[in-house]
Amino acid sequence: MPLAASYQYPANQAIAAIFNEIADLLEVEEANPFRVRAYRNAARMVEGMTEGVDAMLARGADLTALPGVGVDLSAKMREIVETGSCAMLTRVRTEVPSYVLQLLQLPGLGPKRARALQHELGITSLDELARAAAAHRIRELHGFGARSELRLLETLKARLARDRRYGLATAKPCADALTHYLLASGLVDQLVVAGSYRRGRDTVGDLDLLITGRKRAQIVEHLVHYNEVATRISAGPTRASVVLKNGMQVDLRVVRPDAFGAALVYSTGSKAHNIALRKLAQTQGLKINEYGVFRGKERIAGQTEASVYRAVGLPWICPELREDHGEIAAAQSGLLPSLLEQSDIKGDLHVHTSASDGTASLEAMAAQARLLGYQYLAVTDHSPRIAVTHGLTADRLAAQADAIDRFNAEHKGWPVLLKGVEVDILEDGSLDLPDSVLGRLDLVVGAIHSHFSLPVDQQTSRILRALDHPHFSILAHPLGRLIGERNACNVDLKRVLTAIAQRGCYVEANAQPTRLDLSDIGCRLAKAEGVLVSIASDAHSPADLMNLPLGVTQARRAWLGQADVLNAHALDTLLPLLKRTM
DNA sequence: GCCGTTTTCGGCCCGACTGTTTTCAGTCG
Repeated sequence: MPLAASYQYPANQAIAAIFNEIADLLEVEEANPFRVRAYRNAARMVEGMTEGVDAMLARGADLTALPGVGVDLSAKMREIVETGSCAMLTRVRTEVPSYVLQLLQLPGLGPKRARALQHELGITSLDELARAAAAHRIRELHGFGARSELRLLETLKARLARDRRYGLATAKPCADALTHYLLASGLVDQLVVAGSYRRGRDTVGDLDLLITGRKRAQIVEHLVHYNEVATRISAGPTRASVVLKNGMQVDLRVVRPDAFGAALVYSTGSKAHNIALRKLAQTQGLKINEYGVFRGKERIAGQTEASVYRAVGLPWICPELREDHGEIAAAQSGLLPSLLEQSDIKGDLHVHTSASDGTASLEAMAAQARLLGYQYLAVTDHSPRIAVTHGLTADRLAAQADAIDRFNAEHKGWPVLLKGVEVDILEDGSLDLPDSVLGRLDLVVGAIHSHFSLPVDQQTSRILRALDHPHFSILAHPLGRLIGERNACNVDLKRVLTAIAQRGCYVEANAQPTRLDLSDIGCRLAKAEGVLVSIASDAHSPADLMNLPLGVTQARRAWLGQADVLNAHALDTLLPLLKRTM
């Protein structure tokens, strides 16, 4: 299941999907490539927006003000919002059969060759393609040969999909193991996992490795022989692509040390950021590629990333910001944000103990928080409704609160334990514990754990009603998504955040690797609405507390600074913030 | 299809690898 970045804006998702399909179809028709690109650019831009296009239209906004959107595309966007479809798409669909799009999904098949297969051999399905390949009919086509035919067969057999993305929980162990393998070869001087992994995106499509080392061909060879490699896609003297046994693609590039910075900019992306950077260079009579910055034939920068940015008059831009979301303009005018650092985090406001579904005692969790240098740790075990978590009844919660008071009294100099709960928001928006019980706590974290597929109006009012409870503090994992498993629930996040701001409440950026909820886009919206974000590990064990930096990364991608984050506050300023204003 | 302190027309980021080809088109990142 591909995860669109716009998961919380169904209208934007629909527009992006339609624009991307139109682009695919136009490409098969051999339309002007720049026209194709216009559709793809607009699709990508729409996915990264922090507002639904439907909401923009409702407030009368001018869509042509959006970058890459002119009169034509704005009209199509409006059409898609109003009708759910687009006449242009319907038209090109009749001109290009749907199975050609299926062919396009196969690695190695682009518009030209997909079209040839359809036209010359009358291929109308992947099954027919497999049969034609087995009968050696493909190799007879102009532009194809025995090798292309064999590769198509292998691809079909492996059912390789091209647009899969993986959560960081999958990608990180994979990247760590591969890094270890390559470093152990002794051939590698420098190694960076670049790409969306380095930019800290919540999901990554592949791993982009950038390496320096003297024996370049040997390094490529070493990767190809990694025992987790399932398929070799390509391998030249300086770069290679392979697919691992778990399906993840790895692209490796080996460069000379004096070009490392330029190559790192290139490999880190994003593509949109690189294009914007290269356009800026052009206006200054310069050219940027992965080998450096050039004025004519003269190379004027490239050893470090900073030298590349400096050559076009910019300060270094940190990877999390490189999404062409205004960072280049900000850098030009000296307005790059001062981003949140992990060291700004003063505590964690969402953790579990063995009293509910955690694995460790209060003491063990506190000890780990102490090692991390935290000032405070909020204990937020589950409420009774979710039976599998052994949630706390009112009586057990009161007993835990007493235990926390005793712990704090006996552990001076340790992180202060805050009395909290993760209370279930029931289907009708009421809470799973009475207000009288919640009133004794330092904070109340509320979350939905069931009925994820309510219609958007119902889901939104459910959460708004929960926020009306007088002791509600923080809305945890607001969208309920599990990366690769469960889509975000359909909720009007902007309305929810507006309500949160009015009530003096907060929203959580849950740092569990499978959740990352809110992720970057949601955090940007929270900042725009003036809502402080609680970056929380939702730890169920001491080790889980160390997941919090994943949330910090999402916050940085959203341009958040120390002032935007609830748990970047010291204990003495945090406590007053947790008192509801209304 | 978008865009504009050269421009409302004529540009649009840049290069590696593959396979089939005798000099390069197609695909990909």
